[in-house]
Amino acid sequence: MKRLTHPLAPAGSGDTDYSDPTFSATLIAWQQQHGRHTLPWQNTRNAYLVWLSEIMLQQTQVSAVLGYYARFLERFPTLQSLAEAPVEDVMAQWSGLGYYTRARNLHKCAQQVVAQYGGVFPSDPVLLAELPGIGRSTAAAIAAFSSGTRAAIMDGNVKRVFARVFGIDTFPGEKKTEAAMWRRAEALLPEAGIESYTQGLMDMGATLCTRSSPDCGRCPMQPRCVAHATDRVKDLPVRKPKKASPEKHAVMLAIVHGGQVLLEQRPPTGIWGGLLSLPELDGHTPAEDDDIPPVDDTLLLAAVQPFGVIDTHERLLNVTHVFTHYKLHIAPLLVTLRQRAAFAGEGRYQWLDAARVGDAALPAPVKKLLLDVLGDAGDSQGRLL
DNA sequence: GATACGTGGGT
DNA sequence: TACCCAAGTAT
Repeated sequence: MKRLTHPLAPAGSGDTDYSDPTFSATLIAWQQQHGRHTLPWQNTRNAYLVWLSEIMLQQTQVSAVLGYYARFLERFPTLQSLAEAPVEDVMAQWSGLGYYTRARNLHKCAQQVVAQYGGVFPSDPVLLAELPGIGRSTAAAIAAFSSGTRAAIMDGNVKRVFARVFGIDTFPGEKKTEAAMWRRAEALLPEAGIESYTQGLMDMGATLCTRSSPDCGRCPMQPRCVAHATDRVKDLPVRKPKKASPEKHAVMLAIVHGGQVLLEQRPPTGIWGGLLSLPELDGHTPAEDDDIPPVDDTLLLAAVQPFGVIDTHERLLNVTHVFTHYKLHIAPLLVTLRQRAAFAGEGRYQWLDAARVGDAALPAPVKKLLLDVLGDAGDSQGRLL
């Protein structure tokens, strides 16, 4: 029987010796020859640039980040400029990227680094992980790339690569499995070359060991890959157990007047937290199916009354937005006012110029909806402008 | 441990 | 089409 624990490993804890210097050596050599070296956030040890990229890349693919990263740095070139900016500006730059808590935490984190560390990110991953929006894995990535600190990351790439190379056939989201993966990740860290190693894990996962149709023929780990040897590449990592996702409905009011549209700031927590959006008509219970019934005139009148006197109102085509965890059916209602109520734009409501919709801190489907409606109306008939 | 949190792309 | 999921973190 093969010995599973190292003779010198601490007894009683069930520790398994996962160390294997050939793993990191293989990976580093591959990364240096075949990995990515020209991404916008590479070839720098500027912690601000590294940190920003790591936050944007959380649960987000490189291709989706590239444009945002460039625009964000144009607007906030330094940590100080970000820390001093109004959070609204940060949200506007983030609009469309998703997971908006990241943007709020990004702003908070910038201010905290300025206040606590004089504007210099710590190099210790433990300290980094105490900052808002930075967890254990992101802390390790920032530390590795910005200061060469030896620390282990654990992202989707690592989980996929590990699951296949080591034939881990339990769900990585499971506590026990994930803990074992962390132990493995720590044990496999190289003595030197942490940057190439860390980047190599990400590059392998993103360019070779992809979810579907991985390129095993070019993989440096193929000779040691358990999944490949046992023909289970397609089955690993074990899929997340799926559960039914609910469907929700919302009637959104696009109230327009004088070339402007009325927006409401959403609460800081919950879906689209802190973003601007269209006011919603509540008390409007949808039917069992996806149908959203005709809007009750009394309800509409009461909702719009604080903002002015209705000229026309018109139901627009429904929009369905699919989230990871539920489906949202949006019934947009275009309301034009013939007279706007005296309204200073205080509180959570504000009027926004139609021309500025594209740059506002709006959820992606709401921005698209508004651009479609205002654009069409403005261009062809000008009735909203 | 389970759940909430976006969006876009792949199959 | 419907489903999966990608450089995770916070609660």
